[in-house]
Amino acid sequence: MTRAQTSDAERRISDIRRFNRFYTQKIGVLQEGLLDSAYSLAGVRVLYELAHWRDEADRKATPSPSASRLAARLGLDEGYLSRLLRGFEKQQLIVRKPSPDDGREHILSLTPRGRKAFAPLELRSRRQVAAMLSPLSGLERSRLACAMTTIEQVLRSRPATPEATAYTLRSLRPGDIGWVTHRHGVLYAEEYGYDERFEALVAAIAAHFVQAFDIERERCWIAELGGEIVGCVFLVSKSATVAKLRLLLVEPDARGLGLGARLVDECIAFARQAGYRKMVLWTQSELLAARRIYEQRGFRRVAEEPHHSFGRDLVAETWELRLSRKAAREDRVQTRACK
Amino acid sequence: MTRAQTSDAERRISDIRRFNRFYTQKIGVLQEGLLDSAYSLAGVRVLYELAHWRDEADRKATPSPSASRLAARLGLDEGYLSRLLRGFEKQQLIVRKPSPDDGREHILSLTPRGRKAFAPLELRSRRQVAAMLSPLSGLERSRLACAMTTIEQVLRSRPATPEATAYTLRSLRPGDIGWVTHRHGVLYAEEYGYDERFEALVAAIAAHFVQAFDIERERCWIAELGGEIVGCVFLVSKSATVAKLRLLLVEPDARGLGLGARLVDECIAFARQAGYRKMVLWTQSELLAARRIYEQRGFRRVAEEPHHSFGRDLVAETWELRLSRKAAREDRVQTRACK
DNA sequence: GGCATATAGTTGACAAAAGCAACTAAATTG
DNA sequence: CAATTTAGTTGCTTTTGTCAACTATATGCC
Repeated sequence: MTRAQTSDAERRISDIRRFNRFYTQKIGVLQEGLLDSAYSLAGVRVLYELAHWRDEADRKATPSPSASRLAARLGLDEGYLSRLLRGFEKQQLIVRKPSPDDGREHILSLTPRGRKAFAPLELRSRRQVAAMLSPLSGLERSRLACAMTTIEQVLRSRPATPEATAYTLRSLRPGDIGWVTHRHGVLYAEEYGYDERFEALVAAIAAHFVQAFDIERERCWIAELGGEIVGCVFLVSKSATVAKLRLLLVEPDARGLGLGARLVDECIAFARQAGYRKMVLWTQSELLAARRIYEQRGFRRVAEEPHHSFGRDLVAETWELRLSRKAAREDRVQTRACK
Repeated sequence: MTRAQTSDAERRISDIRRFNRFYTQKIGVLQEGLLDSAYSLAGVRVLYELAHWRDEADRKATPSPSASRLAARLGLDEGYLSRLLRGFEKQQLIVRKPSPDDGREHILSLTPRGRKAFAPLELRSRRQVAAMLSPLSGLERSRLACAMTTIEQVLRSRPATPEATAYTLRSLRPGDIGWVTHRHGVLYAEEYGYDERFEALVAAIAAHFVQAFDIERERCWIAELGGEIVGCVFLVSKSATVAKLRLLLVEPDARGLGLGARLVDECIAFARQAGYRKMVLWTQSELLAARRIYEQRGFRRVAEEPHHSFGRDLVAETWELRLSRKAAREDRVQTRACK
């Protein structure tokens, strides 16, 4: 396990380095086009930064452009930059005015003349990107744009740790039924070799949930993390006193955060509040991770039955949890003891 | 329309340029770490290329490393590179041996000593990437890796035009039912404001397709383009003589390729071959693009009925197509005339 | 075969870019 | 208010990159 993870991480690092190498070249080609302008590459980058200083994700947090901030952002030597800026100032492409807050600092901005001088470069750069896009189909373009946005999002959010593990739960939206079905289909096929009949069963269950929805006594939770769905669970009414937990799923990438347990806990809490006296669920013996969660919550296995479904020989299990006041107290104690 | 498209393309170009700027900085930071080695950045890049020359997607197509190929790939001046290489040769980090095919060319390779000298740099670079990844969650890492792969795939496939518009049709696989449901749910919500009850209906239809599948008389087609699903259609048996077309969908990014028409044509051909005498379908009046396809194939609208479903006021339409021999010939003529 | 032209690679001269360290002036810390 | 930090400048140096001229082999074409 540890070994597999290591080599997995290693492979991922290699992939990223390969991408960096690839994209370095790509950027190099795109920048070549700017090379026969009157300005050096560093000069163009400086003008670019000044022209686009505020095009960031968090405009407000971005302070005004000063020489040192520019140097830091572009990774340029301050001395070198100082000279570049003086050159631009002489050509009247930029102005430096003393910062009101800090006497050492000078705020940089393009003059109208600077803007005008930069415009053709800007145009050329846009043309180059357009040329790069031109052989691509609409689908490829949108895949590209989407992938770039993802990378930027992921790498920009520096203090990722807090929200990286902070999932949110929400109720159903259009697209979710399909997502739940799709991911069940894909993951159970990959991990356990179930065929498409399993996915069809999931689709039927999910469809029925919406079509026969009882808002007072039924509910589903969709877990999101970083804007993506990473888990779900459904609670449906089986009879006046019995609730059924269905379609519990946690994405592999989001496992280990206690999300599965949290989803089951939500179900139990809702079932209690809705007045059910018992909760049941149907699962397969080989789904060990899920089973552990059910055990910890006080579910008991009350039946098991071999069957052949979804192209596999399986052992189905029925688990149940009593929700009476007394049992509730017991459960809570047990839950605490486990944690 | 044209205007909207233009500004849309413009926005996409801006996004890509912003990403380039962002990633240039990112790469710059990663490369800084290599700077205090005994070699210049260009030198490190040369060693890197030689060490990883064959790590490409298409190993076989990649010719052996020569000075000019290296220069082209790294965007270095040949003269400059020549000197760098001579330096490395003096340090016995690389060897040059005459190419057997071309007397002008020399094939470059790292010596064991060169490999050894490069190893710590390699390690440092890997560490840096690992550090970049470390604050990320598992989900974020896999999103990142996936996005990078996408970008590389899309931008590497230079001769994109042939296969970019060459979709392939295939039959059902695990995950497809969910995809079909998901995309119906999302697209109809976005484009027509249908709520999740529509998606549930789709899920039920798709589930039923699998669960009551008649291999002789029913079928579905999943269209893929560039490794992604971009459309689907289902043909099911309504009675011994009547087939029903269901769940026709084409992704927005893949529209305009005639995919919708192709999918419907596949259905018609299969229905004929399976011996149906009539084909019917149920649609909504506002789905104009689909309607056009049905009309062109000779479908006739035989009924319409206002109803309130999926949170909208709609007009349902029933269309049908006779599949008798005679009609078949007529259809074919009509189809040709339309194209 | 043989001439014209293209390509792989090298070299020298030169210019531009980048880095370093010492410096001034304003701000911040304690 | 002295000590330290930070923003920015300047002189000097090294490194990096460019250009054009050059050799040697290869290729295309009559």
